Amino acid sequence: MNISQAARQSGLSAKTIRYYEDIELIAPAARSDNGYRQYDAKSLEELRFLARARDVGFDLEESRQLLDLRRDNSRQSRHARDLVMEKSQKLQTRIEQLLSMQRELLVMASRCKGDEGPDCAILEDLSAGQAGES
Amino acid sequence: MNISQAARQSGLSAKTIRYYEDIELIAPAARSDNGYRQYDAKSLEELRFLARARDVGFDLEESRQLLDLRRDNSRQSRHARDLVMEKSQKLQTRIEQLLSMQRELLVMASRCKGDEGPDCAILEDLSAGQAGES
DNA sequence: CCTTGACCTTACAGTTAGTGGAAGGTTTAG
DNA sequence: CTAAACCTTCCACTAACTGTAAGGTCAAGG
Repeated sequence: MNISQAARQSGLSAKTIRYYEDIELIAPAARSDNGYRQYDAKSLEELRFLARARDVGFDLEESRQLLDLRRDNSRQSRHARDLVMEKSQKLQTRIEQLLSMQRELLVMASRCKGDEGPDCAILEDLSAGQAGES
Repeated sequence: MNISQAARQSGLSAKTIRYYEDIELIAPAARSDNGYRQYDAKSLEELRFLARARDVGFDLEESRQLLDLRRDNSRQSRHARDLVMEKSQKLQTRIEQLLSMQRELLVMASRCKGDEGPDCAILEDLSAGQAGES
């Protein structure tokens, strides 16, 4: 299977697959006589795994750890669970940050008339506001 | 006022202030005889404004637009309001994405025993999962 | 045989919003 | 005289790719 096939079947782009090979996240693909990269069922599985890990929020370093775990037959499922719970915590923190920003935006917007005139509570709030420690 | 003073009073780092000047987000600072950048109350206000805009989630391009509005005496407050509401929408979308990821993580974690053995529902879920369209 | 289009290859630049560090000039205190 | 604490510019690095250029390969159609 050529790279564009592998891309379609994994949900990654061909560019991304080459990039993952470049940074040694996956092993160098086999090559056919013309130099084209070849993918089999096994490598495709890893590509799908990575696509899915990225999808649920893991960054590349974390995805690498997860993939290492998947490859390791003497793994302990506890390690995978730890990675997932830690990520969930990070997401939680980030979500709370975003919610707090959004609340501030909505408060500002509610105080702004939003008409043709120059008086604007938003601009005032942004000027006056104490540096946030959010 | 020198740059580190301006940094302390605005909540930005000195590095960041120089960077903002570099990308022409703010006007080049006045210089004293020795070549040091000088900041007055007016420029400090703009720095604080930028710090606060970034704080509530605007990226640099959006912050630039907001700053332009603040500088424009014939502005219409409607424009500021539009920017804020649009940003709030974007945050909403992002928050929902993160929540959806987190839900998936928690489902996976709940299905994983998390013990010393290699059997792991998380690894299986990541392998099997259909490419998410979240 | 030739061309066209769809593949594939590598390599380099650009994106965001800065941060880190090097190499060197200035100012102030002791 | 020297050390600390400023300041300057410039270059490299981060994450996770994407875009583009220049060129090689392959299958179909005229």
